[in-house]
Parts: sequence; C-alpha cells; structure tokens
Amino acid sequence: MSERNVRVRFAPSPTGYPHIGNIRTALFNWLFARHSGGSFIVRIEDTDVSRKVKGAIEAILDGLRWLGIDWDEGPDIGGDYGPYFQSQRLDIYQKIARLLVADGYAYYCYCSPGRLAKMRAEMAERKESTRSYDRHCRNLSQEERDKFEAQGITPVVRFKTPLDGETSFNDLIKGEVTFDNSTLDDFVLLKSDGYPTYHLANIVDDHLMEISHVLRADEWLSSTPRHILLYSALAYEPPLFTHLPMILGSDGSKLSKRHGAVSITEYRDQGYLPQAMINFLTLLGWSLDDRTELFTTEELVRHFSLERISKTGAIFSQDKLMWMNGHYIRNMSPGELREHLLPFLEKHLPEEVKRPVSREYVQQIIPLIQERLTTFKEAADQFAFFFIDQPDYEPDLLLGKKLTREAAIAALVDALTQLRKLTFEASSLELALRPLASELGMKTGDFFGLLRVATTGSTAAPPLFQTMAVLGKDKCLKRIEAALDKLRR
RNA sequence: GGCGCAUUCGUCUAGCGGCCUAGGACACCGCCCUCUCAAGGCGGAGAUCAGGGGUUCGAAUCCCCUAUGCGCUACCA
Repeated sequence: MSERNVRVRFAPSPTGYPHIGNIRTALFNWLFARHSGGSFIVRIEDTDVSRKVKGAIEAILDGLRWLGIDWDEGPDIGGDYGPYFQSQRLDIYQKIARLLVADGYAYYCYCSPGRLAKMRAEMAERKESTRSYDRHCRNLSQEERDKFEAQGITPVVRFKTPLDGETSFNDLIKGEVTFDNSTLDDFVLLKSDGYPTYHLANIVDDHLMEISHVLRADEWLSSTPRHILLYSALAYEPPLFTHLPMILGSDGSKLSKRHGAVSITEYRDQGYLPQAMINFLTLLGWSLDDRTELFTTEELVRHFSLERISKTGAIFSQDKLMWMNGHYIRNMSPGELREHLLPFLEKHLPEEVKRPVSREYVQQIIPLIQERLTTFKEAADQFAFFFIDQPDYEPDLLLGKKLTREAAIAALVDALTQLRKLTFEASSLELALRPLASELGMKTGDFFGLLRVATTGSTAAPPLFQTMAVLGKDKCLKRIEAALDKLRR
C-alpha cells in the first residue's frame, strides 16, 4: 500500500452549506496530495435523498475554488474512476450488497422503523448497555423470509458483524485502536430505497477509486472497525486511516451554527482573504515548529506532513483569524487591495453614495486605511465617511471631555477662515493648523480632535491632515460649517 | 448506559527522558512612537504540563488508575 501512489479524496455530502470543518478536511487532503505529488479527488456522497439540499454541491465546490483548492478528478471534470456522484453508482452498491448476502456476510432485514424505535426505547428503559439493533432478522429461516416478502416488505441489507473477536487498525495519528466486535452492531449497508449507506458506498468507492489514504474527521473513528470488517469481507485491502482532530466552537463542542459563522462562504462574504483562511485553518490542527505561523500556500504544501497533525480538537478563534486577515491585508500592494475592496464598497456602502465607486478615489484612501483594516466588509462601514455627504453624529462628540461649546465654536470659526485660504495638501494643512492651535490656547491634540470629529464624524480615524486632503477643501469646509451649526443649535 | 479518543498559558500550539526555573502566536495589560485610531517596537502578566500512583539517576515526555471533556452509539453523513 505504501508503495502505491497517493490518492486521497474529499467526499462531501450535499446536505448543506460548506462547513468550515469539512473544508478543513478537504484542505488537509489537498495539502497531503499536493505535497506528495498524488491525486486529489472530489466525490459527492449524495446517498441521503431526504437530506439533499439544492445548490449545496455548487456552494461546496465554489468554496474550494475560492480557496484555490483544485482537484484532479471530480463531479465536474470527471476522471478515470467515475462517476463521481454516488447516486450514479447505485447498481454497483446493490450488486455488492447482493454478493455479500450470497457469501453470508450480510442478510436481509425486514424490521420496520417502528419496531426498531420501540426496541431501542425498551432497551434504554431497561438500561441495557447495548442500544443498537437486536439482530432480529439475522437468522431468519427461508420460510419467514418468504412470508415477509409476500407482505411486500422491501428489506434493508445488514452486515453480519462477527459476534466475538476484536478488530483493530493503525491510525496514522492515533496509533493502534482496538474495538471488541461485540460492541459493534449489524449496521445497514443498503437502505430500502435502494441507496447505500455511507459505510457501504464509502468502502466500495474508496476501493474502486484506489484511494490510498483516508483522511477524515475524528467523528469517524468509531465507525472505522465496521469499515475494516467490510474491507475484509469484500477481500479488499484497506487504505491507511488518519483521523483528523475536529474544529470546535467556543464551548469546546463540535463547531455548529450556534457558534456563529460556520460556512466558508460567510467568511468570503465578510471579506476574509483565501490566503488567511488557508493559513488559519491549517494551523488549526497542524504546526511546523514552535514559531512559524505565517505561511504561503506553497510553503504549506512544501512542509505539510501527517506526522505533525495534532491529536486534539481545536477551538476556532475568531480573534486570531481577524489578526491574520489584517496581516495579509497589510501585506498587499495598494493596487491589489483596491481591487479586493471595490466590490465590498459597491455592495455595502450606504445607498446615498453614487455608484460606481470611483477607483481613483479608492486608490487615494488606500494608504490611509490599509493598516487599519481587518476585513473588507467592515471597511465599508468604518470608512464610509470618505464617501458620504455628511457624517451623522451627536454634537457632544465635538466637545469631548473638556471643551466648552464657546471654545469649540471659536476654534472652528478660526479654522474655517484659515482653511478657506489654503490649498488642501497634507503639508500645508499641518503648517497652518499647528500654529493655530497655540494661538487658540489649545493643545494640538484637542484642536485636531475637534477637527477630526467635524470632518469625519468620528474620534478615531486616519491621520487628520491626510484625511482632510483626500476629502478635499469643499467637503471639509462644508462639514466644518455643519459642525458649527450643530454647536449653535 | 456502552464503546472510542483526548487532556501543556483564556485560545492555537512547541515539546517525542536530561537543552524546560516549559518556547512562540492571538487576546489582555504597560511603555515608546504619536493629532485620535491603527500599525510597529519594547516589556509584563498568564500553564505547579488534569489529578494520583509507578518506571528511571532523571518525566510534560514511558506505564497504570481516576477525573473531566469530546465523539460515536440512525434505513445521516
């Protein structure tokens, strides 16, 4: 097996949005494939008809594409091992299920969902250690079977799990894991609607598609002995298993919607960079050493190794993601940043702002906002004052803590007369305004603070003179006049 | 309940018997820079390595027990 080429797969189920945890699994598979020069395959596990969600496949694939994760075989591009939709491989699973029954490794079960539910309820009530199928149909006589068939019941196919012995396997990160067969139940292989369960389809396809390594989430560890048993019943050679630590929510349980955004597309829409997501997600469960944590994708591919995947689940830290995203934004060229930012501004700036948003103008504000950004969507709100007509704020904001109304008015009036005479460049603005502060008997900080609120509507903004220069004389004078109005009212 | 996996600063992690009086990063606090906010620089606080037994000259690192957490326990994946 180890001599074989690396062939790994990402096998999402189209039952919802592209969950961050699933995407991370895809990412690890992809990194491993690219690192070892193997193949990365996408296979759609659409065997649950009732839970199928329209548009889910495209959303998942889009998420991967956005991150730059590409595949060598898959639903859209095909490949030598297709089809890559399990719903198109039903005949294969059915044939193998029949084979398993014929060989005595599986059997037909006619139990109704109702009987099963009742049985489990009773078991729970009696506090029995086992809460799974009671093997009612495991040893049905031909006669009994005929009776059920005559009633028109479509059976499911169940695996005939060995009653004793144990099953163990060597997980590449967990090591040797052993289960008593007696703790395993006779799980369903083929449902009554003719679709296979995960267990059957997974094993059959991994074998047929010559998958060499299975890297999947930790939650699968418990079903691995069933899979091993199936491989052996089918006389297939099992792949190498690696169970990945899970991504957890802030309370330490499996990351889910109640923890906040869990779909990769939400992060895209909030204005996170693919590079930041890749870097961050990889570090949730993998590390190179004791200090490196900023990686390009190429570096990740170069260094990635199964041995350095950690064993424990990791809590998803929004804080660190935001820091990392800010880091990548700061490292962009102004032109790149502008192109990334523009669509977000178009979409999220207040309606009153004329569209299309001016590229040249955005180019001008980039140097002022670049180091202040953490996400693009946030920029549309935080720096809207650059675009709108008049910022909206409470008059008291102009006064701050120590300024009296009279002093503020006097300062703004003087500033206005000075400003009217000036050309709006950062240097000339500073040259005129700095002395004015002392003439007014104000500290520069207080005076500039006042002007900052008047011109931007906020106490926190990029450097004042540059901001005013970009805003332009006309806008600044109008805003200061408006500020005076607020104070006099 | 049963089975399985896990357990190092609040969080992500380094550590695979002596280099550890446990290193880095995010977050937090302070200082510097400074017109505010950031960014950046410097510094600080923060983990008796879940607890208890062993093994060893020596254990965060190996073994056992306990506790806790998480996962699985569907005709879902």
